[in-house]
Formats: sequence, C-alpha cells, structure tokens
Amino acid sequence: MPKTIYDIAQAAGVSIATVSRVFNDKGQVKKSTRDKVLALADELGYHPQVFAQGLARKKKNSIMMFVPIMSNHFFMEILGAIQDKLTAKNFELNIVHVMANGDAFEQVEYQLKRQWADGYIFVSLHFSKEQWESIERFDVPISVIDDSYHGFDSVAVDNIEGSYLATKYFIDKGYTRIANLTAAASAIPVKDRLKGYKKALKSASIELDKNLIQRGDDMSRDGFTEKSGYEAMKKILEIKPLPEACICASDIKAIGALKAMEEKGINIPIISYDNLTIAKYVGLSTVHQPMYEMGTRATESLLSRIENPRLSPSKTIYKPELILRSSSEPVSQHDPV
Amino acid sequence: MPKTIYDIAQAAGVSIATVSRVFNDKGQVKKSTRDKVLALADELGYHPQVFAQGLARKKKNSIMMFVPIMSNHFFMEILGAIQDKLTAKNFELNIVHVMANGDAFEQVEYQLKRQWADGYIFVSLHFSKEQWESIERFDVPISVIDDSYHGFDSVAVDNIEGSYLATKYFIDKGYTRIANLTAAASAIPVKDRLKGYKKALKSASIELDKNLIQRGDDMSRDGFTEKSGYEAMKKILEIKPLPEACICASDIKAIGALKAMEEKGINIPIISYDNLTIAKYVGLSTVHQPMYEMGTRATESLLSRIENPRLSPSKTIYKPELILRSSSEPVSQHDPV
DNA sequence: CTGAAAGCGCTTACAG
DNA sequence: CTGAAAGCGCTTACAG
Repeated sequence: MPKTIYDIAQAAGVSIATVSRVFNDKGQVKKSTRDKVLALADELGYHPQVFAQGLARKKKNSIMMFVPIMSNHFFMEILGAIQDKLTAKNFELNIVHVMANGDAFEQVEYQLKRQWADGYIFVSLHFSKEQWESIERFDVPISVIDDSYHGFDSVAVDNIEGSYLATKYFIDKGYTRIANLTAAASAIPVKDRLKGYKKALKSASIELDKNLIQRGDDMSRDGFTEKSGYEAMKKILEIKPLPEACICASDIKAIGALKAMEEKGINIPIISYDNLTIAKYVGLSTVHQPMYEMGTRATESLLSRIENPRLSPSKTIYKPELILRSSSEPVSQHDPV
Repeated sequence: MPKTIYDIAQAAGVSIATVSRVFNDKGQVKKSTRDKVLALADELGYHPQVFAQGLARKKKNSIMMFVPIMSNHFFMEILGAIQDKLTAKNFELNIVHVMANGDAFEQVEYQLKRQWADGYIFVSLHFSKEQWESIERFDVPISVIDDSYHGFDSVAVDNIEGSYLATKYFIDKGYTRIANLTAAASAIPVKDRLKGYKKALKSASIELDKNLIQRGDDMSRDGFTEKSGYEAMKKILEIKPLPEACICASDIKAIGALKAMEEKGINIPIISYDNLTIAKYVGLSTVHQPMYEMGTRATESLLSRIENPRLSPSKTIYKPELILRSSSEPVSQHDPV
C-alpha cells in the first residue's frame, strides 16, 4: 500500500536517482522534472522512509535526549532551548523518558548500542565513574546537562554556590539556626547543595546541627516531591526551639513544606530552589538557574562535536541567582505586624 | 569503527544469518555457536543497528507519541501508563514534543509520512475535521487521547460532566453568581467544560452572565497558565457585586487566580480541574480525571490495532470525579469565622 | 542447525 | 541534467 521511490520513479518516467535528488535538493534537476516528481509524490502520497534514509546515508540528522523526569519546569525550559536550536539547524529531537523503575544506565546503553541518533543529550542523569567510562567507549557525541564527566561536553549550574547564596542570605539576616530540606543523598546536585549550605555555615562559624537537615521519607523522583517536603518540614517543626529559617532543595518540595507549616500555623522564612513558574505565584523566594542558556549551550557543543568529533570536551558552569519573594520574609502576608 | 554483523560473523567463523538468528532468538542455533557469537559481540561491542533492522523487518516495534505540553501531571500520568504497557509488550516509545510555535498538524503529518513507527498516540492534540481526515488517509494505527475522531480509537474524559459537577456543587450550596475562568476557546476540552458550566446553570434556571466568564490574556499553552488565571481573576474581582463562587479550567490556572485573590484580600470559593499533585498541597478542590486508565486503554487499543488493522475504532469516555478540599469553602483557613 | 541469496527503500559517487 | 549500479546493515524464506 505505501508508495516507494520506485513507484514515483515509474510514474514520472525517471530513475529513482532523480526522485531521490528532488527530495534531497541535491544535484541538478530540471525544473520541469522536479515539478512532475513533486506533483506525483503529492498525489500518490509518497515521502522517503526514515529507516531507509537512515541506513543509506551515514547521518540521521537526529539527536536523542534522555531524561528521567520531565514534569518539571527545569526540564521544560531546557527542552525549549534544545528544540529551538535543533529546529534552526534542521535536526530532529527524540525524547526518551528514562524510567524510574528501570536501570537508567541500561536503558541509555541500549539506545547507544543501537545507534539511534547522531548525538545524545543526557539531562539530569547521574552515573558512577565506571558507568561513565563504559558510556565513553561508545565513542559517540554526547552532551551532559546537570552533571559532568571529563570525557563529554557538559553544562551545569554551580549548585554549591546556589545553596550558599540562600544560606548566606539568612545568615546575613542574623539567623544561626537554619534548617535544610534536602533530597536523595545519591544525586550529585543534592550533594552539592548540601555542601553550599555547610560552606555558608562554616564561613560564619556556625556549628552544623544535623537535626536541622531533613529529607522526608518519600524518595520518588530523587526526593523532589511535595510529599517529601511536607514530611521533612513536619520533622523540622517538632524541633525545639524552632529553627529561624529554612532552605529547601526544590520549589516543589517547598510547596509541601508550606503546607506543613500552614497546618501547624507556624511560619518559618524559606528559600527554595529552581524558580519554577509557580514559585512566583506562590510567593516563593528561590534560586534561579539559567536553564535556557544551559540547553542552548549543550546543544551547540553537541552539534559542533557531530561536525568535528575531535574537539576537546568543554565544561561550562553557570552561576545561579537568588530571587527574593515573600516566603523568605519573617512574617507572613496573612499576619502583618 | 563501529562493528557490523559481518565483523562478528567473520570473527566467529559463521554466516551473518547465524549472527542475526542469535540476536533475534529466532530459529535454532547450537548453544556453542550462540555462546561464541554473543561473547564476540560483547567483546567487539556489536549490536544490530536500528535503522538497518527497521528497514529489513517490516515491523519497528516502536510507537511514537505526540504531545504539545509535557510539563503537567495530566501528561506525566498518561505517559507512565503508556510506558508501563509498552515495556510489558516489548515496544519502544518515542516522544515528540509538538512545538507550540509551529504548526502541530504539519509536524505530525511529517512524521507520519516518514513512517517512523508502527503506531502513534496523539495526546491533547486538537485538529479540524479536514485535518483529521487528512491524517486518516495515512491509514496507520493511531490512538487519540483527550480528543476524539470517529476514524481512530480514542479515550477522553467527559469534560462536560466534570465542569457540570463543579458548577452544580456551588449551585447546590445556593450560589447563583458563579464565575468561570476558562481557557483558549479553540480547544475542544475547553469548549466542553464551558458547556458543562452552562448546562448546570440552565438546569437550575440561572441566567448566564457573560461577564462572569473570563479567560485572561496570556494564551500560551492554550491559556492553561498561572498568568492567564491571574489575569482572569483580576477581571472577575472588579465585578460588582462580586461573584459568590468560581470554577476554573485547570489547577495551574487556579494557582494564578489564588494569587490574584490574595493580593486583593478577597476569598471566593473556587473549584479547578486536573487534580495535579500540587492541588492537594495548595488545598485546591478540583475535578479528577482517570489519567492512568486512559493511558493504558489508549495503548491497549493501539497495540491491538497494530496486530489487527481491521478492528473497528473504539471510543471510550471516562467519568470525572469531584475532589473537595479547602478552596471551595466559603471562608479561608486564614480567616476562620 | 547453518549458509547463500534476495530484498528492505533509500543515497551517492561515477559516467555520460 | 539524468541513469545504472553499488552499497548501507540487517532479516528471512529457501535449501540443505
């Protein structure tokens, strides 16, 4: 039923080479021949098949992106940037959702083996040294976002700095008992955010109180859920005396924390992380990451590497920015002094 | 550099047919031969290429999913269901993000033409009659989620009913001036939700007041944004006398509306739509849709159709459910009677 | 259990 | 400007 290049060639009374040329805008084709082929193709509903093209050409003009979580704004912003860039360069994007219940490494490895794309973008995927090395052996263009490995181009944001900024803000306000709602300890960004917190405390000679660090029980999505924030904050609120302020590993998590505080009628100033759109509407002070730039940069270096595989890997680190809104204020809006 | 089936065949001293057989678990292969091939493949880093396989086989064992928006929970739940089902059946999923700034129809048509997959799932894609007909001509397995067309299998939720339920709830409370924060008029679900609202009013003999229906100015994402909710609610709050209650086209939109109310210090009971995770933490009363079931059902019918293309199209409509939380209460928690 | 060969639907030098 | 032919890397009857 589906038409092939042979059908069109025959109908147009030309060779398949000519049909191929008109579809690829390659080589010279007489205008009248070209028009005829195009008209026929349209009429018969023909278009070259990707799989045949992919095999015959050496290039697929497509890149594949792996993501573990795509329901958040962090990812959406990055995706938008990647698509904008790719569209401009006439590349296609294939998104593969790495399942939480499967082994991320295996899933990625499988696709690389099969040579799906000309290049790959890893978003928020965190592997062990051995795993990174094993991936490196595929010797295929890869850009890493939100993590880094010396063998690949990478873009990330300075998570230590972001968390440092938030903590420092509270320290400068004179607070010394600053809680921290953290997430899955295995994730690199989480580790770094914890480091920034500790660094800020240390620089102000404030002793670390481990009770003030809570992560909640729900560790789905690496602990970046409303539920885990709610749980963690509930624990914080049981501490006596109450902490004076709180930093949080993500906006979503902070939403849960806000709920816990509301239930108890307690209001501790809080600064979270991500600056999702919703943060503005909920009045969350938070740490902003330049996601669009990150996506653009990662795509650019991937595309360059596809052109020239011998480029040496680049590592780009962006600075985060503190966005202040009402949640970091000592009194709530509902309870003005 | 990358190895092919010929390299392995040669190294193992067998024909490429045999190598193919061991990778496909097809036909009989002596255990010793099989082990040898596998060991060699592992050593040399060989795996069949998708594009060559796709061409040689008639089947690709992959399905492609088109989505305009993937940052919301509605989509994530559906995605989860689809992946679960597909993994079980050993199919692969390719997600294509249909760009808001491009022509969705063109993008979809392009991929269908190229015959990327064995079947396609359209999520929240709303086309005109002519467009659907044109898509139908490809004669390829398609499942539609969140819309419907008689030529394809479809699953949707009864949006009229959902909105009716929400409106009815307020009517039963004795309210007659019920506002409606709606979204882009072009989207079918939006139209239906408007119908449900009108139906409820009519059944209670309440005259429709068009001023009470607002959609806001920001029409990105079909008007399902915090910003548009904020804008729409601001307009509602200027109406005198103030409406007694309000229904809203989505949770995200309601977040913006909540913000607008907070700024004015006014609190109108509100029921939104979607039941995102966040709704629970923000205390939003909302209309819940059985997303996981929808995803599962859509995938099942798609897979059945791939097996047997002659099945007649099915249309499944799910009933929504009203979830009551604090936002629909007449007084806010911050201001107890 | 295994191999030779045709075929999947394209692209791309090469020749003219 | 156009065609004949080789090749991309696999799968799959067909034969043995």
